[in-house]
Amino acid sequence: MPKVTDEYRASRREEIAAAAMRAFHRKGFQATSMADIIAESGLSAGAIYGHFKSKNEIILEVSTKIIGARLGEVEELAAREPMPAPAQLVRVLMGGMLHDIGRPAMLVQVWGESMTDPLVHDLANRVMSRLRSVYTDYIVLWHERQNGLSPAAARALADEQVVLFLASAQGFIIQSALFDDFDSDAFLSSIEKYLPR
Amino acid sequence: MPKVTDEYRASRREEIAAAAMRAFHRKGFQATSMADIIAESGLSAGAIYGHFKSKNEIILEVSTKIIGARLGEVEELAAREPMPAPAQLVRVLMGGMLHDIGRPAMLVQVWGESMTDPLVHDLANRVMSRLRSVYTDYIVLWHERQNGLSPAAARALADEQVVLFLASAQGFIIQSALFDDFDSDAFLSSIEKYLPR
DNA sequence: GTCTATACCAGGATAGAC
DNA sequence: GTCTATCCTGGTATAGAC
Repeated sequence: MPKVTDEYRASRREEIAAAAMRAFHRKGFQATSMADIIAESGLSAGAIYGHFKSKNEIILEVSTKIIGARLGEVEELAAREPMPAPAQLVRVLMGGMLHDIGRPAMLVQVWGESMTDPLVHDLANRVMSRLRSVYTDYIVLWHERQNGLSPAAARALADEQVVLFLASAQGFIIQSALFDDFDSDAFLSSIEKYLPR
Repeated sequence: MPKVTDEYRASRREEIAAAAMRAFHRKGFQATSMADIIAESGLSAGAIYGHFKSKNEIILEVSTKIIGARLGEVEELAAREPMPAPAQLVRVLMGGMLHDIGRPAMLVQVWGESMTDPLVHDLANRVMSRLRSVYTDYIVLWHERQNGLSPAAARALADEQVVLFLASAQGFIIQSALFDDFDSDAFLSSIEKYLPR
C-alpha cells in the first residue's frame, strides 16, 4: 500500500523540482520567489509545502541534481582516451552549467547567500568539496598517465594544483557575471595556455 | 554661508560611513540592516536618511573608499624596485581587503547582490573593471622591465594574462568563503608557483 | 537636522476548508 | 493532497513633531 503513494510523492517532488529549475533558469535562485515556483508548477502553495519543507529544500534538491550531472561529466572525461588536459575541464564544467541553469553566473547568488544562511553554506561547501575531490582525482590520473609520475607524486602535485583549476572556474563565473564585455573564449584559451599541464 | 554647512554635512557623511564600515566589518554588506547602522552610528533613521538616499548609497560610498585603497597599493608596488611579480599582487590585495573589511569573503555578497540589483551591478562592474585596468598596467610594466618586452608585446601579453590573475583573487575569495578548511598560504604559494612570470 | 513612530512592502510559510 | 486566504516577520524608507 505505501508503494503507490511513495511513487506518487516522488513524481510530485520531481515535477515541482523541474518547475523550480525552469524558474531558476530564468531568474536565478534568490530572485525566484515561491510565488514564481508556484505559478510555474501550476500548483498551489499548500501543495508545494506538502512536498518540500522550505524554499531552501527545493534549492538543495535542484542543486544536487545539477552538481551530480557535472561530476558525471568529469568521470566520463577521465575514461576517455586520450584524456583532455585538466584545464579543459573548466570549459566542460561551464558548458554543462550553461545548459542546466542558463547562466553559470547565477551560482554567484548561491555563494552570496551562503555567507548568511548556514544551510546554504553547508550545501555550497559540500558541493565545492566534492568537485574539488573529483577534480583532484582527475589531475592525479592525468599526471600518472601523461607525465608518468608515481601515484604519490601525482597526488602531491594534484593537491597543490587543484585550487588553481577551481579558481579558474570560479573566476570564469565571477567575471562572466560582472564584466559586461566578458569574453568567454579569450578566458578559456588563456586558462588552457597558462595553467600547468 | 554654505561653507560651514557643507563642511558639516561632509563630516556627518563621513561619520555615518565610518559607522557603516564598522557594521559591515562585522556582518557583511547584505546582512547588515539599516537598524544596525543606525545603532552603530548612535544616530537615528531620520538623521541618516538626511545624508544618504538609501542603504545602497552607503554601500557605494564605503566600497569606493575600499577599492580606492587597493588601487593605491598596487600603484605603490609598481613604483617599488624591484617590483614584485604580478602573482604577488594577489597576496597584497587580499591582505588589504582583510584589513579593511575583516573577511574578503564578504565581497561575495556584493557580487551575489549584483545579479539582481542593477545599481550594485553597475558598482561592481566599475570596481572590477578599474582593478583589471590597473592590474593590466602593472603586468605591462613587469614584462617591459623584467622580461625586456616591447610595450606593444607587453600589452598584448598582459591583456591575455590579466584574467588569470583576477581569477586567482576571485578564487581566493570564493574558496575562503566556502571551504571551512581553506588554507590561505597553500593557495597563495600555489598561485605564485604556477602563474606566468 | 534630528528625533520617534510608523507606514509599507516583499516574501516565506501556515491554517483550515474541501 | 490540494486549495484559498491570510498571517507574520524582517526590513527599508518616510511623516511629522521638535
